[in-house]
Amino acid sequence: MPELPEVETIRQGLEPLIKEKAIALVDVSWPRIINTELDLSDWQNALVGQTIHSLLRRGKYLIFQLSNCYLISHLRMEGKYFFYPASEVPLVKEKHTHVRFIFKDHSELHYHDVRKFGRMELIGLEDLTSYFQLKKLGPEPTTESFKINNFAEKLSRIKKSIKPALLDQYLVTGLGNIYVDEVLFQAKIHPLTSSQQLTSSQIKRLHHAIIDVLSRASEAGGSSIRTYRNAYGKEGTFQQHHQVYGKENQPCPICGTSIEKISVGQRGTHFCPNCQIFEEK
DNA sequence: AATCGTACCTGGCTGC
DNA sequence: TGCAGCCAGGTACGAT
Repeated sequence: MPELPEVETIRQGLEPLIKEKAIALVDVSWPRIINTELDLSDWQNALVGQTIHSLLRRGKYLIFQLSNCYLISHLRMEGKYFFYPASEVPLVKEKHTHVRFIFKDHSELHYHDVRKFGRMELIGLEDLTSYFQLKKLGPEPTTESFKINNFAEKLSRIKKSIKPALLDQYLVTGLGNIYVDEVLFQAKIHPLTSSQQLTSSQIKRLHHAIIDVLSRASEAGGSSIRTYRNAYGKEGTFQQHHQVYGKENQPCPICGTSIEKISVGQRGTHFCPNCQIFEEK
């Protein structure tokens, strides 16, 4: 479900709720969520007694920094975390809660995932950098990490069109189906433009739009469409600023042309056929 | 080696 | 109303 702005909003909301909590018990009711070579019971027991020291993020991955290891959690399409103080723990577990972390103070953190696509795994404290290298995760979408020269060089070697290229997390991390459409609209680039054919002016606009859209969306607490809510059950507000995503057959906010929805690599893709054009290189 | 299609799941909505 | 078919903030993996 979430892209970088939603994951960052979850991180910020959740960290103060679970910081320095000691894990007393872990219960997994859908084993496929857990990536491990161990028996499930050994995996659960490995967490018992550890304390959560911080909650970090890299791309769309949440990283629980524990006493002896990291717990890496990816929410994929529908994953959510719900924190319950000791007095508010539900008597009956919700249908789609698949992992429960029970703390020594009797508060609980529940992982909820309707589609069961999310995954979590444990890695050693020394292995964080190599873990993300192995995943071929690109830079964070910030001016400090995301360099236009490196971006342009990688683009010149990619044969697919720009939308699927940006959905890969290799060029830059954090974009998903909503924000790719919003970014391409802001940069005035057609989603089917060949990555190799982008002009230097388009690359410059694209680079700027990626940083701009993702940072503004993070500030707004992410986008709430369908089911996303932050750690307190509140909605983000960035959906109010969507220009094209979910706006098919509505007028383009710039030129009034009807927004089109097409399929690109099996993903719904929204764009303005007048503003987002192919440029000659 | 890169790129594409498909698998993983459930539920909500649309249209017959 | 019932139900088939399509769609949904993502990634991994096997086949070309």
